[in-house]
Amino acid sequence: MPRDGLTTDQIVRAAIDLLDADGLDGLTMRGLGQRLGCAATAVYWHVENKDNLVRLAVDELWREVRLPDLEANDWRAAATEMATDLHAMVTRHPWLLQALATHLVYGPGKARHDDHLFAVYERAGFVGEQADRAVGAVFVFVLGNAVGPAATVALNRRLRRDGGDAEQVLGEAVARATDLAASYPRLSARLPSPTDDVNAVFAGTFEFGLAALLDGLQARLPDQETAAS
Amino acid sequence: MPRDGLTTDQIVRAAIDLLDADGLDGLTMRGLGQRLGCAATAVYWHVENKDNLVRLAVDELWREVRLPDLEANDWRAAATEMATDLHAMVTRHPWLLQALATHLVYGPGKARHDDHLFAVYERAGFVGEQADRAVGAVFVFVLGNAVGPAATVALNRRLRRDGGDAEQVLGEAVARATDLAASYPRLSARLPSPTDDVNAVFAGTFEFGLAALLDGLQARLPDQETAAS
DNA sequence: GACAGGAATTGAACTAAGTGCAAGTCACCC
DNA sequence: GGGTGACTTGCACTTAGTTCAATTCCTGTC
Repeated sequence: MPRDGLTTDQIVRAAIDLLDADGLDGLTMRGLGQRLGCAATAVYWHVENKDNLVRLAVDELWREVRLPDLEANDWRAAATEMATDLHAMVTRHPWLLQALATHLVYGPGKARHDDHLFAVYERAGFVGEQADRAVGAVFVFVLGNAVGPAATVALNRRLRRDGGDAEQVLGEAVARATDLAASYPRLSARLPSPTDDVNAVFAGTFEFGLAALLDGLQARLPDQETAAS
Repeated sequence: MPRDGLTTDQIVRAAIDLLDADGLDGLTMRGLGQRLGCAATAVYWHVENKDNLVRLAVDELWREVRLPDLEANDWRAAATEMATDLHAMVTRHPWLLQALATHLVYGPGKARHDDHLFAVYERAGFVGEQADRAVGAVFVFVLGNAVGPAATVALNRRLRRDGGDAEQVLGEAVARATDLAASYPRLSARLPSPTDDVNAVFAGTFEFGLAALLDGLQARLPDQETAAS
């Protein structure tokens, strides 16, 4: 049992690793202790409880996200970059979606990110409530895109825990879907073959939707002519 | 203990009530039994396990959603109606977001709904992959909008469970946010007053974002060569 | 160099929750 | 009225968050 060296930072980083692998329920204090080479309860000296640990982990994620240079780009490029970076982050850490849906989290990391978001959209010409709504719309769109990845993580966790062959389980799911889609020709035409990556269905949705959403927002700018360049 | 009358349907309905009140973690088999006036384990005769119960509950929700008449409306009105109805449903049952993020769910209810969605977007002129992406983009946007309501439910659950004054907890959260926003003028200007409804921040975001997104999608219709490229 | 005191860690134990199991209970049919 | 099968129950096992008293380690002080 290595004595010293257990820091809050280490704990948060290990927690993020476990969360990435198995989602919000996959993080257990005992598992965390095992990974850190200490007793599960040792963590409680550094962190109040699991909820707060998750809060810390969430805020750590926000810190990871790059903020684009506001001077160098037009708002559209900056907004796209921020949304894309955020999407990459949430895809890598889909438990963030679960965390935001179950914890009231507002830490310094998110404040920093939010401020930059508002800067981009205000520079575009959005003012007041409209800026709030534009920022909010893009934000929830990005978050919604994490539902698929989160489900994939949850599925993998189930497979790892209950044993069971991934191929077989997925095959059965596809078979069930095929069965369900039988009465709907539009769905039958879209069924993924069992060899496909399940996530392939979602590929491209984000880029396509983001571009469309930003187009629509841009068209709603109070002063369109000056913003177009 | 009333003997007969325990049906799967009753169980699912009671489960939905509990889920609405307290979210995914708020549904416990013991609590469900108590509500139904039977032992917790009685449920297991009708339902394989909690996971499957959630699956049944999810599919029941899909069945609730109305499907607009395709003949009567143009695609834009139909798409708006479907998204709005879906939004209303997810807002009423925010645990659906959690369920979709942790369970692979594809039941008859969702198949029915998806088919209608594709019908609307194909009628608009979207074809193939583009239809998939348009449908997917709107869908994840609607889901993302449920994060706020889900967090609110989780907060209320915490308050109810741990005791504690809602006013006070919210007041502290606002105070913390104010503190965090101190270094960011854009955020300070947007702080909700403690008397505001927290959800008021999100009000309007959905309608605004949906209209913008549909505008953007419409501009991407294959037969529309009007938009600058 | 011994030691006091605080920092950090540990194992045992309590609680809540999902669930398997074997025994019990009821309704209905011969 | 007794058997059969559908349904229900209490008990107990397991996992997980958390508390707590006890223990160990480090550090500064005499």
